[in-house]
Amino acid sequence: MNQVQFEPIKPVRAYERVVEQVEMAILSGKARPGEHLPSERELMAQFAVSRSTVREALRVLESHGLVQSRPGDPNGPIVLPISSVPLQKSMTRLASTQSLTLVELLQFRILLEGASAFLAAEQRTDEQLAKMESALKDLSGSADKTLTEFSQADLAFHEAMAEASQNTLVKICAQVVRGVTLELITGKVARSEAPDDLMQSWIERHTSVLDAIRKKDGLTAASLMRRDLYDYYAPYVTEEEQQRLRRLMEGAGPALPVADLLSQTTNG
Amino acid sequence: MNQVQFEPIKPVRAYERVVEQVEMAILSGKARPGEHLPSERELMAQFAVSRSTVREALRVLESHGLVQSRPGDPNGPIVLPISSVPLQKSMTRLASTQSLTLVELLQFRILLEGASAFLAAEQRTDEQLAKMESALKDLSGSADKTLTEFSQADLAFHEAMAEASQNTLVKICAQVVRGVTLELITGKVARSEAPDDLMQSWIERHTSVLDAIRKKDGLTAASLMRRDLYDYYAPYVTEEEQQRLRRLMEGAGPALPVADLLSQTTNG
DNA sequence: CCATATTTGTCCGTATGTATT
DNA sequence: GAATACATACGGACAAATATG
Repeated sequence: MNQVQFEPIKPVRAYERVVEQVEMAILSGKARPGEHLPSERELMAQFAVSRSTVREALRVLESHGLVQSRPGDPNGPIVLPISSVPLQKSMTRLASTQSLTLVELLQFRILLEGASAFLAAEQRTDEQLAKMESALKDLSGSADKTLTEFSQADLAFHEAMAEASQNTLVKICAQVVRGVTLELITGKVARSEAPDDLMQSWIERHTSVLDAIRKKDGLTAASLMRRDLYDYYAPYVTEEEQQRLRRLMEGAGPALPVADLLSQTTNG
Repeated sequence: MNQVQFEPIKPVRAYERVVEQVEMAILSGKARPGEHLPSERELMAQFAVSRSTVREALRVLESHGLVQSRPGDPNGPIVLPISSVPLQKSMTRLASTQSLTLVELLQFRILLEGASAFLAAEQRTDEQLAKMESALKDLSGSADKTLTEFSQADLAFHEAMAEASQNTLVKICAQVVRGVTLELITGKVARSEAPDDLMQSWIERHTSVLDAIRKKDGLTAASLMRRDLYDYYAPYVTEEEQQRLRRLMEGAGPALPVADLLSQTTNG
């Protein structure tokens, strides 16, 4: 019954094996960031392959953010510091195709930013707190400016918070999801309706979130952040979808009353 | 003070523009999965570039999991269904260079799978419940088999749960993080110590999670799932890191007592 | 500052094994 | 089985870019 299972042979191309070896060398630390790989001609000698093969391998490694080569550089391709950019790009690709519902996206964002606020409150350093306060100050200062400028300042605040969460994955994913949310929302709605009140209340809400973070009260910070996001984005989805969002908020942490704010957002 | 900022010019190479256009076509849905791209010769005519350039572009697209080309295929490179594999590889690369700590990964996984359990309990259909029950049955059946087989069956259960959560992002990210944790753990530890008891308790715990999902009790399902993950993985991190994990569990939802289980895991 | 050598980016041609008709 | 079109891999070539003396 338990017969040996064989796997279908798929040809391993030459450039792939070059990629493997170089990637191994980089990830294992044998080739450190800042150092240089041998030139293409030298690589083609070492691997005993043609230059085209070496080049294909280098292009793949470059697209993975591992190396970078400049024309005419006698030093050869430089090894880059490990970055999260390729991860972001992968996720953006997924998000742009996977016919992601706005609700799914908002659910995910509420989840992430709630966790981000919680972790930031619990684990922040004083320096990180200072950065968040500075970002919030900038946000207040740009209340009378363009909506795009305001959005930019808002992003900075959220990023400072994510930074303080001290969790790379939460930080990266939240950043990506913020970007995608912004794209989807600005794509769907012109969003020029009387933003002054909204901006002001947005600032006040973020201020209270920051207060909770200052007091290292993670539960409150998370709840406030989740509620802010919900209130802000709820008008963009149907009432049934709003219910889905509220469910997650309850499940993601202790619920705060949202009914009082609901009335002002649902008739938008 | 606010001076115009310019960005440094970086030369855009020919193959990059080919990648851009093809990627655009795929992500926008103009080229659907299963369909074929023009052959290399035709591409080099359409883009008015050389063969090498086309090939470099195709290798990059292939490494991103977007297309696949076989030698001798007259149909040309095939457009692949969008997959989360490249995302997983990016994350694995990050994790393999210590820029992702195991704690961050576990925090993130506890967050995601907690939300997954909650959403599955709240929004599941009967059909999805059936699949989860089937997966749990398989898990019980493979308790006496290899650890890898057991792990495989466990993955199936988690995936069925994520599927029922009806949130694509949660599903994909959870899947990726599961894969990465598995790699990291199996890479670090031989993990052959008396697994029988652990497997049995693991099955019992998952059974109670599924019970909560059956009753549509999201809060309980989430708490149980988070606790199970914590108890299972806590031995792999230091006590200080365990504290970080516990913090998130409290912040991610109503806490259940974990002290009774802690004693058995910390002395492992 | 200039000249030279080296390297990369890109192109072209060719031989070989493969998949489809 | 044969013919055709294809991808893989190789090698050579030239212009632009870079670093060094």
